[in-house]
Amino acid sequence: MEDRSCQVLFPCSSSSVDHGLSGDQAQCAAETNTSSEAERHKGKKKREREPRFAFQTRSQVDILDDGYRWRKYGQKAVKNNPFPRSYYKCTQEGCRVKKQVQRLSGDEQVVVTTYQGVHTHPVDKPSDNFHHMLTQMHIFPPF
DNA sequence: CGATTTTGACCAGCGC
DNA sequence: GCGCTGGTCAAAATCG
Repeated sequence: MEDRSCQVLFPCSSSSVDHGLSGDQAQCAAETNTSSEAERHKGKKKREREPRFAFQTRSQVDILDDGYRWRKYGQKAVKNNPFPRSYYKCTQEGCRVKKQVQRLSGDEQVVVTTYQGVHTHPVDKPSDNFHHMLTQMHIFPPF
């Protein structure tokens, strides 16, 4: 299904690209965005800081099979990106993990996958090195 | 028949 | 206050 040539370029690090990668940068910026969050930390519902993990892979298919079941719940086109961004949700009951997938503008071979939340259940499909790689890369930045 | 995808509309947050 | 962008939901359509 998916290519095994999925190589991680870099985790959610500081993107130095201003134009063309506004989407990716926006994701990272949202995590470090403290101005609005710190301002609203009182009164309303507190926004739980769900860990975000973004990485890029080189694959010909948008949907990377990580062993989990995902249900697509939306698709929006981002600015400066000819390719639309897809929104997926884990179908596991109780597992409110979300995932976003989008391609890089200009480089359709590069797919940016952003995971939001943590899986509380094991993989539904074993024997998958991809998931193993993800688990190994479970990074939770101190935001 | 059920689960999932698809597309449009709606809403919220931020910038100006 | 309005407009823009991004994110989510919902109903219909489609696939298996």
